[in-house]
Amino acid sequence: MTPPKSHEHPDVKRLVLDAAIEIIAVDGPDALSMREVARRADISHQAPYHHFTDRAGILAVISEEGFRAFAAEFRTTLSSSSSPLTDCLRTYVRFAMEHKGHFRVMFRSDICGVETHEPTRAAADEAFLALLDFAALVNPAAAQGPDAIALPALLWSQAHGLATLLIDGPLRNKLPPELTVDALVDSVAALVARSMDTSAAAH
Amino acid sequence: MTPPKSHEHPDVKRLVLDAAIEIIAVDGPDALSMREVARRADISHQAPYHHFTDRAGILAVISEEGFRAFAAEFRTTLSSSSSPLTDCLRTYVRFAMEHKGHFRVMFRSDICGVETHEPTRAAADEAFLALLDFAALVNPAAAQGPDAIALPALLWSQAHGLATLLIDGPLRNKLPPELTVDALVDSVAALVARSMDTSAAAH
DNA sequence: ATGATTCGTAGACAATGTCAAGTTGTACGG
DNA sequence: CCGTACAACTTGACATTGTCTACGAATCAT
Repeated sequence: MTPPKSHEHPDVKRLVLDAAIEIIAVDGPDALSMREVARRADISHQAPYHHFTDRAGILAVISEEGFRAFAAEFRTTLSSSSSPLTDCLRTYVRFAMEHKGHFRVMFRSDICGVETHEPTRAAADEAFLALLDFAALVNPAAAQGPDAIALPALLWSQAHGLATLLIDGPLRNKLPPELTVDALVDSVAALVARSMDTSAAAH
Repeated sequence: MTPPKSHEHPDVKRLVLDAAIEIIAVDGPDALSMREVARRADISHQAPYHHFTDRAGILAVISEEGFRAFAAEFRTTLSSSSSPLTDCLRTYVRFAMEHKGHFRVMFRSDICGVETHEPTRAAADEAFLALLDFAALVNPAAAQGPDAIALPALLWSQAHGLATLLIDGPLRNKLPPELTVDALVDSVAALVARSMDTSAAAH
């Protein structure tokens, strides 16, 4: 699938994507420039238009790619962990930090084309389903009670808030230097875990 | 302070800011254009430069303004509510939705100038202090234990994640139509409240 | 009155997104 | 083997953007 031609191919599409992802990871999505991307990929300023419809098209594909990778990583953790709550929180935050270029685009429906670009929407839904499974695993009782939506929303926003505040928000500077990100995530996870125990008992 | 001249003043600075805020609220920060702002304020394309250093300067001031307004609203809720957890979560999310133009800039240190623009940093710190007070009020015991940082981080990221996922993320579309945002926030707050009770009891 | 300062305008420039038109090379049907 | 078709890519052009410089007009201190 990757090289449709038998001929040796430099895979320009991949080069363009990688250049774009790095620009976004370093300077944010606003700094993404078609021409700069083309320059880094060492192609003409119009070559990217042969692989993507326009600037938004690149962002849509990055978003799609991000959601797929995220869903995969998340499911792996989900199915192999003995303490899913902590590990999934960690996975979420770590994914955000290690794939900053993807993450900074994925959850910005104003630019990522999740409304318009069908594959992106599909990938986002895939990730959402993984999240629902996560919630069901963490607290099977609440998952089908009146909190059927509130619980995933809680877990999701907890993880997401932590990730965004650490990446682009002011949280990182507020942390005492001896406290690692993982340690913070673990502490938060521990606090959340208690609420799950209680609400499980309540049902 | 507002009109330093005795002469009748159209207050161009304010016009520019409001135009910018609306653009951001509708189309996101990427869509902010100096010239479009000037056009809407019905001034020349260079007039904004007399009130702001450059494009980033406008964003920095919007961010500052947002943090100040946020801190004020948050403190009001904090000091007048009988159930701070629910009400503060609500305030956070409602602020984000009602001041989308500000909120979309405030927590993006890559563009909001919180590192470089001193007043913005000060305003952000002000908001952070309000948040610490909130955490201390919600759970006085944990606030000085080993969770001194984890607890505010949890509350903050919970509120922040909810707000961002609702505003720019895919959460809003996932909600069943009969579930209002306030109802969701209340459910989440209720779940969080239990964890606070437990951890308070544990100490 | 005069000079300085503030607020505003107009013009120019490089850089950007994107459209339109070429150019090259590979694939394939006859 | 030739020609046609098509894909990948380049080049050129155009409107629009951010921002620099230079200029006009009003306000103020002296």
